[in-house]
Amino acid sequence: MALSKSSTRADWVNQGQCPNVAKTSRQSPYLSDEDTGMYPNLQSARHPAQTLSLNSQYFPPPYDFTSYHHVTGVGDPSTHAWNSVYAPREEYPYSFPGSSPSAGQVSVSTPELSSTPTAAGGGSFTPYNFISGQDPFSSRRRSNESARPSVSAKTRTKDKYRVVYTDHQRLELEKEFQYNRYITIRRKTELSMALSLSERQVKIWFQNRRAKERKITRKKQQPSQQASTTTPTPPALGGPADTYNSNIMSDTISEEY
DNA sequence: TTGTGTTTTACGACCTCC
DNA sequence: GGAGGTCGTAAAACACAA
Repeated sequence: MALSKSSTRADWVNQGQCPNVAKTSRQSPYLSDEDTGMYPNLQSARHPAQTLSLNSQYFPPPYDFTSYHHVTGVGDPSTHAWNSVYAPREEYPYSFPGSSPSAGQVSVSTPELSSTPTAAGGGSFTPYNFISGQDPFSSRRRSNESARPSVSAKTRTKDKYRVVYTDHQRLELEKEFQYNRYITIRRKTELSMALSLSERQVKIWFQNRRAKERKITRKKQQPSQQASTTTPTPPALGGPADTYNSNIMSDTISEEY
């Protein structure tokens, strides 16, 4: 795995995926938060896409939950609290045990969800203290949940390779992702506490989620690129890399805020 | 039931920025 | 040097067809 790293670096450059290209995106997390945290002067160094994003209201794309098939019938964004996902962050209270058990939370509005026992332990935010089998998001995929060992602090460095996040955790993470592709330090802390995940888990989830989105974007672009190759259209400036970047850019702009 | 393909966590390598 | 970014990948978890 590590052996291919040097070559992939070159590929990044060739494809316009080099961190040099995307590097500024990393700065966005601290800019969307009113609390700029440890990077207060990053505003001037924003990625252009991020800058544009900030200046325009974010109209979240209709999220495709097909990949979250296991949520079927439970986490249907059209019938649940999805509408409140995009509330201003200041109005984005959490409703988890230990934080705010009050009703009307953004996270869950249905009875089944508002009774979410997630973060089992009632306020003890020790990571991994939830029990997936108790998650009300349990659905078809979770039908055998009782047979499954409870989700606990297991990583590949321990005795289990990875845990499976509860549907509730995923939904909340997804909500946050739809609100902002890059999580802020503050939000990361809040989410990690609310979902009983470690901040590292939240960070990695967002990384993986962005990767997933890029993957989907590439898939969508492939057919159009193939079509363009069949028709003699003028090459984009700078070739494929620029094409990719411009697509990514437009995608980023359209999808982030 | 089993084989296969896809998705989901988690990590390492490498990068930039502060 | 540490944080967090992308990318590729491993392996578990899952869906689904045969």
